[in-house]
Amino acid sequence: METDSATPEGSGWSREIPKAYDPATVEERWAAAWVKERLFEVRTPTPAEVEELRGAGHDLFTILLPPPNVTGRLHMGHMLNQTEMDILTRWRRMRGDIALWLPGTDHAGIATQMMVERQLAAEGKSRQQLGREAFVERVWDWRRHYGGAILDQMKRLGASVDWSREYFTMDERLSVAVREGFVRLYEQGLIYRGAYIVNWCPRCQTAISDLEVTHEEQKGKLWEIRYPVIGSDEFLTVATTRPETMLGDVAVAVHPLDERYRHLVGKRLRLPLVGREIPVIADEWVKSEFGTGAVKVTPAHDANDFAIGQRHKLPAISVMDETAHMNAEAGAYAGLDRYAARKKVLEDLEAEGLLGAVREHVNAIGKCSRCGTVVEPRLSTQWFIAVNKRPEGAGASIAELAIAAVKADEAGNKAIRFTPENYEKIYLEWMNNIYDWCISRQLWWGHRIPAWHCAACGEITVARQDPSRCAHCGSGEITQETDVLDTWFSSGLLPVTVFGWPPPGGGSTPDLNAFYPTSLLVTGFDILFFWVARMIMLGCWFMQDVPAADGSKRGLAETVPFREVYIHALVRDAERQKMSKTKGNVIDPVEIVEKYGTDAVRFTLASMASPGTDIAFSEARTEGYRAFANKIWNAARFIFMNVEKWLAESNGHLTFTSLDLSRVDRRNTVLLGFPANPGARANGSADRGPLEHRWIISRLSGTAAAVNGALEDYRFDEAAGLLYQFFWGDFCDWYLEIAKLSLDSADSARRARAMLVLLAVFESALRMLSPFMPFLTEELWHAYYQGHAPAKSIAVMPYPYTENPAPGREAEAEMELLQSVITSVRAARKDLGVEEKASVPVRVRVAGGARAVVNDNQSIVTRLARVSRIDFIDETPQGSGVRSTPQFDVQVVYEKQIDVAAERERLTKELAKLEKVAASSERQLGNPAFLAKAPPHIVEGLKKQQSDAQLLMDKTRKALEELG
RNA sequence: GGGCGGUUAGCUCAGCUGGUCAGAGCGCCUGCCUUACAAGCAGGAGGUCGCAGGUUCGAGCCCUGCACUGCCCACCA
Repeated sequence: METDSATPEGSGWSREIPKAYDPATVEERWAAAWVKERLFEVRTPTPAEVEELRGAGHDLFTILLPPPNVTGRLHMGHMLNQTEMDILTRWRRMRGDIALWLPGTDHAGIATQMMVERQLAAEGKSRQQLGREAFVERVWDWRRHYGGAILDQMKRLGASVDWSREYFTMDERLSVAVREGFVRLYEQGLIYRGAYIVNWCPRCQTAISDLEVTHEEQKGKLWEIRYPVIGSDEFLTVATTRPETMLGDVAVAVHPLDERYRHLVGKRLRLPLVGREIPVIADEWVKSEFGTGAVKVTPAHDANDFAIGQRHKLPAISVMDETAHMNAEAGAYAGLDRYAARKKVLEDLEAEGLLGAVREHVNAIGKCSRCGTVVEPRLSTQWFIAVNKRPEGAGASIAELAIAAVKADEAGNKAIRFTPENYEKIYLEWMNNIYDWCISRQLWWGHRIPAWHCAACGEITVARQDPSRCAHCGSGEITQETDVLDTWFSSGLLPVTVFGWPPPGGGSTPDLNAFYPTSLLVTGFDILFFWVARMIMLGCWFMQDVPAADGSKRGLAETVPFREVYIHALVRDAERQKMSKTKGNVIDPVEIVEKYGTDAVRFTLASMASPGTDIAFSEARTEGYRAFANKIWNAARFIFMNVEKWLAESNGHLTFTSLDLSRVDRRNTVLLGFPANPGARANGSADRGPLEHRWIISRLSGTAAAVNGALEDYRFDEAAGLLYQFFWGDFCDWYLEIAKLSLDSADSARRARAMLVLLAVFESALRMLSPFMPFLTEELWHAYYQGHAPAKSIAVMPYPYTENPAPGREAEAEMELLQSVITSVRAARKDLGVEEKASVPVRVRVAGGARAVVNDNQSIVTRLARVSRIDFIDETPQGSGVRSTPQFDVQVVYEKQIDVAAERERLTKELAKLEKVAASSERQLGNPAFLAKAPPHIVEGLKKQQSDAQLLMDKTRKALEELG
């Protein structure tokens, strides 16, 4: 491409751009620039400013990034999540909202601790050797060095987040807030400590919540063990899947109505191998039909047994330690691993002849979701949140609030709306059956529980400031609780803590006033309960006491952490397999991005993000969207080339770069700085201008309306499809090709007009595509304005939008007719085997207004279908090379032998299709019930379809006859 | 055990409140290096919408059952 000298001063249209789009350099440059320019940082608006914003029809759009683990590496799920959030945030920002996207990372207690422990292990060390303090310091070191790499990846992917507000869940500020949250709940009597049976991971050596246990069906065995009845020859046979726990048995339970065992209730048994005497008890929980109908009761090692134990006031005997090895209570088995103990117990029972039948048995076994170790139910002292307890004076429990926040009230209003809606049900189902939340973890990395145990009186002191004495007896012999909090406790508080909760000195904070509740949460269903539910519980609970911006008490709808929740799909591999490291099928987004470009990957994810189904990520799709990016790039090249040419010839200049953004009406931003109909003649005549111009502007505004609508509904796939179709299908395939006629024309006014429309539509299309393909559009947008851009970035330009979309229905209908004529001619040429390059005369039979349309736009047909001459005729053309539609017949005149057989086959198929259509419409039209009940427009439509089919069938039959 | 999804062209998926919706991309076939783009252009082939009933004037779309498949929840040892 020629450059420089010939170009008028300051036009800057000379940018030389390569033939193929190369994402790498472009992306890196802009990613860095956006961060450097602090483009997406948001200053907290004052209440007055918020008022003004809303008055102008805009709003705040606040969205919290689900904080990735500090240890995290970006995976496809993140990328999908971030793409969706970025599209929405960029879109809202361009629409004129204050759009704040807040990033941060989660300390992720157990995950991070594991990571560092593994590293230590590689050095032959353990955390125990280091000691708590040194270990925690080591984790901090680790985080300083490697933590947050995932956020750097986000930067590279151009996520439009406010980096100035980045947080880490163990930041000083957030730690204070977490502590405040804990203390308040404790003071309200909603946190308690006690010995209960919890899920224990023997590898992680900590309690984990129910949610952190994954159940897996596994083939196991059901062993029957015979317990001798004391003072009788009888045996009571129990069935168990876990024989080793029998060492901790304290009873055997049967159903009170079970005739088989009624006589044994109250009797005592001799516990084999141990010798302990244990009672036979009756409990309705026992299912007589399962196993032998008698169940051994081991309160310290099974949740059900624990409950039975409580009911019957039985002792609980732990026979294992925290590593799932047998302890001293297990006597001879002490020191054995649980599975070794099982083996030995079975052998010994066998030897004593106490082992009964052994059956195959499938049961669901709980595993630690973190490390896969089989979870051991374990009796231990933990901290819990009483989610169902209603403190004195409070109107509701935490769970009740969290239910009310999602459930529709009598008027049908919901404080939080889920998309897709069915997650509401899943959420409510869970919340309605929720148990107390175990929040203590026996880890070192995390928020240490702010409780101190007194050695003197044994009481607990919970305090905001580290106490020096026991609050109960004044003793100085106090030590802090060693447990830390479940990582979800702190992340559950994020929607309030990131905005400065707790407000110093009561009241509220400017950030809470402006940004709370946030607008939307975008996340996967895998953390629906872990995180989403916890945020709702804690947000609703704590924000009850924070006044609204105007000082009034918050209603439920103002206490929720977000107004909407959009749950997206999971990204799977091309074979729909869940991606996992162990399977080795993880698709690394960074690799894919390097290969195809960020924009192409974003577009792929957006276009595949349809609600309800998981995404089977397909590289083939990405390849297609890389081609799309290249298409846009080359359309730009074409336009730039022509602008340059035009400028050089006309020595003119483009004035639209003087666009004054402060005066732009964001409710009508489809064409920025261009006349509403740039296709019209400048002389003020009534002529609306050439069809193609009117058409493409209509398509543009129609697409803009549809894209905005799709985004309102989180239909990223639809929006992406619309944009793709518009840019490639309408703009490139048709409009650009037609515009070439004008651009090649000697008529400079005609050229100028085409140039104007081309530029206007292209610029709008870039803005419309920008949230989806931020890099490519940014690059081209700057190239477009060449130093005279009205803003620093396309990202702050108005999004194509109009409050009153007025599609040019007429122009679209006319254009569709032309397209149909052109396509028919092309197809007929193919039938005849006309060489690509040859121009051929065509005969067209078309009546009425349609004839005028074709006549007025002859040049378009001749150019796009390579036609040398158009003759209008009044009769249906006979002979070969004919194509017919209900509106017209067209014949390509060309004397070449046609492939009679192929033509006959085509026509026969065509006829069969038509006959099917005709038959079905005839059947319906012949049905009086249909005519009576179907709405008129359906009947009319069918009649037209019927007569069209009839018409074409006649023609096709005739054509077949001619073929002989 | 309970609940929720999915089953539409060879592949990956759209198809919004039942009627102009049987569609897209990739792949495949044919012809073109037409001066924006071969990561392209043009023209095609390809589906009894998982199966069986039902509701309706009319059913991928609603109902029932079944089959296959994926997922979530769950204290039957």
